[in-house]
Amino acid sequence: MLWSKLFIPTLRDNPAEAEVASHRLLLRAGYIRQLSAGIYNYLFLAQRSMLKITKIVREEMDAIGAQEFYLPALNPAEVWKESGRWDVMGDNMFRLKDRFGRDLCLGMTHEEVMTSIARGELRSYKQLPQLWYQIQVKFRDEPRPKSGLLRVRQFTMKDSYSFDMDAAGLDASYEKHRQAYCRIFDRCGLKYTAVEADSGAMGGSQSHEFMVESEAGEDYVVYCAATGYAANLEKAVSRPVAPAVADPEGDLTPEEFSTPNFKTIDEVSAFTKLPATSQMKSVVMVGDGKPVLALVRGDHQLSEAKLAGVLGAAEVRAALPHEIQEWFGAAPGSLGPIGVKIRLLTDNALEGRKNMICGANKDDFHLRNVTPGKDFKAVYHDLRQVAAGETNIETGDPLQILKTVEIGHIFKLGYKYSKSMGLSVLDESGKEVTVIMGSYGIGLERILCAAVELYHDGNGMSLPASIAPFTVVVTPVNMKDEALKSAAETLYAECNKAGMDAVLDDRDERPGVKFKDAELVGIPWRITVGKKLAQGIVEVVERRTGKLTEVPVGEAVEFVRKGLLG
RNA sequence: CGGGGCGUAGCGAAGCCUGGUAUCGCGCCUGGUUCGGGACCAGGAGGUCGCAGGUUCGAAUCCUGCCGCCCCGACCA
Repeated sequence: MLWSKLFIPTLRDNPAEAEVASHRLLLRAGYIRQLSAGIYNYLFLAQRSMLKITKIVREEMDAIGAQEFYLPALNPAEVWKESGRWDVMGDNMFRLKDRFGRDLCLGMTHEEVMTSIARGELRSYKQLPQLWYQIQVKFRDEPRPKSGLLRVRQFTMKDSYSFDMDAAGLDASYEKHRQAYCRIFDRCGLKYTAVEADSGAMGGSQSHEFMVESEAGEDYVVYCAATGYAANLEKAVSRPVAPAVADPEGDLTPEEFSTPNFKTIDEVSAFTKLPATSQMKSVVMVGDGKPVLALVRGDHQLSEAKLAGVLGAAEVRAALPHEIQEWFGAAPGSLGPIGVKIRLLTDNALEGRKNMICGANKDDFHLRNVTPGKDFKAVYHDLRQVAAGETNIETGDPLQILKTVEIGHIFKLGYKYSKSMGLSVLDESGKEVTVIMGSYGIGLERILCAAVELYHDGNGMSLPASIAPFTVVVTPVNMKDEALKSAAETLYAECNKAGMDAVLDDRDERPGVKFKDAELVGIPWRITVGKKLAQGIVEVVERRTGKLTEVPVGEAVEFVRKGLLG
């Protein structure tokens, strides 16, 4: 293609509203333009990259035997009401009414519609397993769209769904997806980690997220370099650091003491001259409307995701001040486990501890010498969020906490949708069996964003060749010089003939402008046709490294071709 | 939804406090000179100053309301 004919509106200045690198560069390099908050126009370059990403995804899905569908984005309310998610999705779902007043919504995901197809058509175990997928637009009314294309209200997803007879079948479908996802992200040139993810309260048995490390991310991953252990912070486990001071010995009895205006863990620490690890922190939560007191060590933080998992609750929130007053007869800052009537859960890190400090459920008083299991009934669970400085629970190796972007998620759904929507088939013996399902998603724009986040520098982005809008740009430094012009045209034609995705920068611009634009847009290779052409030499420049090689004209295309092969 | 910031030409900004005909850089158009890292000279086009009210002889500037965008938090199947 000829650059002079293309619409590539690059900007000299950084757009004021863009803070994260991918947002800033996609705007500046002329890939995208914003239409509204969380709604973007994909211009020529973005669409070209998206098509390449789509192609890779499609090839790898097809390779595991998945069949491509295309489902409507416009969904009737009925299927969503059947699964219960018409209500669960709340304000995140875009809803509308048709001219007759019937409820419709824009699809956020397609478990319901896929399941409705399956239950209408699948009758026999002989038809299973099935792997169905689509590449389609999704709509989510995000409370706060942000970071360019990273969190938006409309985006493209590859979503697939597996239907199997039993857990072993689901395991196989899941594993196929895990491998396909690795191939997809490898081919897109991303550095990523597959991490254990929270499968939520609704019965899913296993789930992995594919994460790319990035400052622009919103998820935290706990990673152990020594063992390869990796898990979402919501799910991760660790060995806590030992208490800073040993517990007092002996079989002591709880004893009240006055702590006027000392409410926080730190204040009580300062007052008692004992570290936070000697205290028990009481966190009052409400899970699906029911109160619960979660007890964790003073220096630890409650994980709401883990608590929700233990409770089997869909929604967990902090208790309100008046609720706490009613249930405890005291205000936050003086709460404790002794004598409480509501459900009580205790974190594993408190097991075996004794003679600790906690609130007395009486304003401005605390208790010392409180022993879990003796002074109150302790039901132990893992409720604690992993913190920096902790170590691998198995091996004691150091753990890191990384900020990441989620680009894919695979999920063993189990029977949630097949049960609620009545999807079953007959087995060999003629018995009706509920089908077991999995669902698997990739956010396609996030692949592009993650690539920009990973590969950019002060001059712009530096995309992997597999997803860059062009793989090579041929740049004559002066279009008025007939020799340079015709040599460049020849090189460009040869690139095309060699199957490369080439663009000829035939604009009547000074070389600096062309170099800057090519680097901003992130084209992996550039062939510069300049003065040395007289000696039969052109320059080949690799965007990622900036490495410049002088090559005889006749060998330039082959040089780039080899470079593209890596 | 809570907190903060911002809306002036395609992009980036100044002007606003202290009211008096709309300013700068880049980009764009025309002509010329240039041509290896965002050229130079000359001429030019482009703005209901987010919207609506109000105050005033006069509002980008002061007041009120609304809308939009960004960031932090809450939320995130």
